[in-house]
Amino acid sequence: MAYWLMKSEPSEISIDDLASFPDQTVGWFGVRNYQARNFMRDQMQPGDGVLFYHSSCAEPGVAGLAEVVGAPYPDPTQFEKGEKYFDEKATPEVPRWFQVDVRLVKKTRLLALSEIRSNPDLQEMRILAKGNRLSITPVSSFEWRTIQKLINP
DNA sequence: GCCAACGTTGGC
DNA sequence: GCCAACGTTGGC
Repeated sequence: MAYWLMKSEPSEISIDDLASFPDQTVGWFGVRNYQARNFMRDQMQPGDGVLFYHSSCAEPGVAGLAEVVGAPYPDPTQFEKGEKYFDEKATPEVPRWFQVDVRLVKKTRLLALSEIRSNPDLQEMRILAKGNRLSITPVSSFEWRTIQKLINP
């Protein structure tokens, strides 16, 4: 059982969008960074905990809890010619990009980035590291438990 | 809109 | 394999 923080721009997919999807599940398409891809392809397991994080918005922070469901599979958007996420070097036989499905567990209060930054127990989070841009980062079980206490009434 | 930081690309 | 140029991320 591992834990992850996954960034999504709410202008693309917000926590409320996720809540409205069938099975409250979304395929995590569009990742085009090898390190983030490797986390999904090689390390994620069904049942892993996910912090759903809103980035590039007015109030960045953790907006809800989710979980990994199912096994990784090729990101279909890499084959969509002319579309944003098309990759001409990817083929169905040799796909380059992978995704997992992520299901909402519950929407929470917003745990703002500023609150994460000011919490002594969360200083080691990758999200706070200078220059960090990875859209998927591991979260320690201690950090996960700390955050549960902060967001659960 | 700014800009620091980082990843990728491509010429050599 | 090096590295300059370029594009992207994401908080502010």
